[in-house]
Amino acid sequence: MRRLIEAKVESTLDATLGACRPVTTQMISEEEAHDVALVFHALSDPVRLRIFSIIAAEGEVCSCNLEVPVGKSQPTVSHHTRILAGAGLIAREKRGRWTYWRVIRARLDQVTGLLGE
Amino acid sequence: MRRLIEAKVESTLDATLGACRPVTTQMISEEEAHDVALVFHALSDPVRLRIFSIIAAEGEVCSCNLEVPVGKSQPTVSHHTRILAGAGLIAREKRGRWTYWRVIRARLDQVTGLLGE
DNA sequence: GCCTCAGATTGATATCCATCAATGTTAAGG
DNA sequence: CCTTAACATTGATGGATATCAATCTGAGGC
Repeated sequence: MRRLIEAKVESTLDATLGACRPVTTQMISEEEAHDVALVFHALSDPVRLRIFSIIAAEGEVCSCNLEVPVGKSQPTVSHHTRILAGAGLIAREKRGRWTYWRVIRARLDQVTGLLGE
Repeated sequence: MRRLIEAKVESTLDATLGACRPVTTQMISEEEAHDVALVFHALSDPVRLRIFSIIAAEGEVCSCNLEVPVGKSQPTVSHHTRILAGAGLIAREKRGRWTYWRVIRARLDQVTGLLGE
């Protein structure tokens, strides 16, 4: 996947008199934009950010231990973990009656790699 | 600002029998979560991602050169640049009748610093 | 089999958001 | 001033979303 932030190499040298020069750089494709937007959208909600930060910090957390810290109902927490998982940011593992979550580091690295280095 | 992703140092050693241990790590604050969510929300739309990638790649772009590449109307482009600017990701500079945009690298670095290293 | 509990799903609701037509604003050129 | 051109703002609208009560599902324990 291309870098999202990438300095342009060849600077167009037309004089730029009385008008601004048009864009010449190839931009991110629409499919790529959709995939990346999926990840950012998953992280664009304060509650999901807090859930994600807990999972990342703890290494492994079960859903039952998320409701209290974030102060949301069980269906709401389930809704948010579902979105985070759909974006490929966390992975579910069922053990007995409990559902454990952990972050998928590779997906995170993919996004940070897109933004900068 | 604290790191969003931070491995826990002290692993709680209670036996975890028949139940999952509760969360012990301090999570990201609500105000912090709101600020970070603001940035991610700005990047959570495919159109905004494309606009942002163009600005980042060109170094400097005026609004009039954004409508065609992203295929949206002038008010829509204005709406999106406003949101990106509100998140602190791009900065406006007016020269004559034109509005030029450039990315604010510091804000971007702040986000990447939060995610990984 | 039955009860209990963790969590997923559904339905309803209030809010937010992306989009664009229409209009307002501001700066340059005459 | 008057016109034109570049943006911003407003209003309207269709679609997405965050939230939770209620309900369904599935795994243990008895």
